[in-house]
Amino acid sequence: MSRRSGILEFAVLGLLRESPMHGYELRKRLNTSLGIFRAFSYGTLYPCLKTLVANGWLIEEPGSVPALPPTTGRGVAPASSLAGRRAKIVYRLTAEGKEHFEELLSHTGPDSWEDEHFAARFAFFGQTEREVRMRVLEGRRSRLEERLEKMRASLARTRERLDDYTLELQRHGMESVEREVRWLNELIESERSGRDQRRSSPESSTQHDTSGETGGLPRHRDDNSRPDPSDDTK
Amino acid sequence: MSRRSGILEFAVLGLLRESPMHGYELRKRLNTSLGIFRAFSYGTLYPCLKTLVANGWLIEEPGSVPALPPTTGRGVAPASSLAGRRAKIVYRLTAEGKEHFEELLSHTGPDSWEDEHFAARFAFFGQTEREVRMRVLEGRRSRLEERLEKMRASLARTRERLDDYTLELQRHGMESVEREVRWLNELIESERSGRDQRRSSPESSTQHDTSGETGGLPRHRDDNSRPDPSDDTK
DNA sequence: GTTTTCATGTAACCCGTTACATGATTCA
DNA sequence: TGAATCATGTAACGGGTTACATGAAAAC
Repeated sequence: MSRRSGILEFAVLGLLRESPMHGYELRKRLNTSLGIFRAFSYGTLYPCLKTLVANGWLIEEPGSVPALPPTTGRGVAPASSLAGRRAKIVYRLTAEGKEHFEELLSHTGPDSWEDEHFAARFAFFGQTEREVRMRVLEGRRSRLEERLEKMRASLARTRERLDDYTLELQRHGMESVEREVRWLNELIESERSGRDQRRSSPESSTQHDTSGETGGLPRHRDDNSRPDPSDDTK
Repeated sequence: MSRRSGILEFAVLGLLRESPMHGYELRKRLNTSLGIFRAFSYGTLYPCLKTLVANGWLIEEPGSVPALPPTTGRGVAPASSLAGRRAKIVYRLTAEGKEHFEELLSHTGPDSWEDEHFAARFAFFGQTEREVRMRVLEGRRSRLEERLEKMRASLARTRERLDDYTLELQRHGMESVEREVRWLNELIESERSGRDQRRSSPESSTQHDTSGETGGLPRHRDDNSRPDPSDDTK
C-alpha cells in the first residue's frame, strides 16, 4: 500500500478533486495556489503520481495527443520504440480516489497539528466538514500553546545566560507563535458563530458570514494587483 | 572532508565554542537555548560529532570518570552543569575548529538567507562582526521581499478562483512575512545606529526595542518556572 | 530555425528520523 | 532492587532534492 507520506498525496488528491490536471500544472498549483506549500520538485511529484495510480486512486488519461495510431496500449512508451511520442498525461481522480480523499479529510490525528500538515488541511477546509474543521483548529491551537509553554519555561530558565541576540530571536519566535494563536482564536470564534456551509463546490462559497463582530472569516485589508509573469519558486 | 550540511555543524561548533559539552547536553541546548532550532535526534547528532572529530575540529575528552570512592577531591567539576553531573565524552573545540568556525561566521552565501540557516546565523550574532550581521540581515530581508512579490502576484492572478479558506491562508502567510520584514527593518536600523559592540559581553547595548508599541517582550504573566521535567520536543 | 517554455521522467544522493541496543547513575 | 534518567551509539529506512536525460509545443 506504500505509506506515501501524507502531505503531498493529500494535496494532490485534493487538487485533482477540483479538476483533472497534468503533473506540470499540478506542481504549479502546489507552489502558488495553496498557502504555505513549499515547492515539491518533479522528482518527488511524478513518482508520487505513479503510486497513486497504482493504488487505484487516479487514472492517467491522454491529454492532447498528436495523431497516429497509438498501437501500444498506453502507459509507458517502450524505450526502443521509434517515434515514441509522449503527450501530456492528465490525471483524474477515480471513485476510489475520491472516497479515499474523503476519508483523509475526515480523519484527524496528532500529525494534523504540525506546521505543514496543518497548512495542507486548512487549504482544503472548503471541502471539510465543520466539525472536523473545529477539531483541526483547536488541535493546532493547543499544539501551539504547548510549544509556548516550553519556550516560556526555557526562557525563564536561561534568560540571564543568553546574549541580546539570542534573546531577541527567542522573543521574536514566541511572538510569532502568539500571533498564530490569536489568529486561530479568531477563526475558531467565527467557526462557532458562522453557520454550517459545508462542501463548497466551485460555485460561490463566500457566505459563512457574520454573526458577531468577527463574523465569517475575519475581514482584512486588500492589496494592489499587478500582472507579473514570475511564478516558480526561488 | 565530508560536506556535513551547514546548520548542525555550524551550531555545534558555535555552542562548543562557548564551552565544552557532551552530546546529550549539546542536544538539549540545540533544542532550547537557540531560538528556532528544531530538535535534532541523536541519530543525527552523534555521527555528526564523529565527523567533526575526524575533521580535527573537535577532540573527545573523558568527562569526569566514574568516581573512585569519592572520599577525596578529584575536583573535576564538569563544565557548565549544575550539581555534579557527569559525562562520558566531552567535546572540546580545537584551534582548527575555532578557526573553521570563524570562517563560517564570516562567510555568507545565498543559503544564509533561508529560514533555518538564517536563524542559526542570527543565534550567533553575538560572535559575528557587524559588517557580516548587516549582510545577513539585509540578505534575509530581500529574500523575504522577493517572496512577498511572488505571493502578491500569485494572489492577484488567482484571487477569484479561490475559496475563502485558501484566501485566508495566503493572507495570513503574507502577513507573517510582512511582519518579519518589519522586524528586520528594526534590527537593521538599530545595527546602523548602535555602535560596534562586537563579541558582546554582558553589558547591555543595542537596545533595539525602540519599536514603540510592540517593544520588548509583551508582558505576559510568565514565570511559572516549575522545575519542569518535560523538556524534549514533541 | 533557434531558443524558451512546457512536460515527463530517473538515478544518485543527502539529511535526517525511527527503532533499536547498550550501559551507567540516580532515586524511590 | 528496580525504575527513571542520563548517555552513547547504529542500521534501516524515508522523504525529498539535484542533476541529468528526453522530447514536444510555442515564441521569437
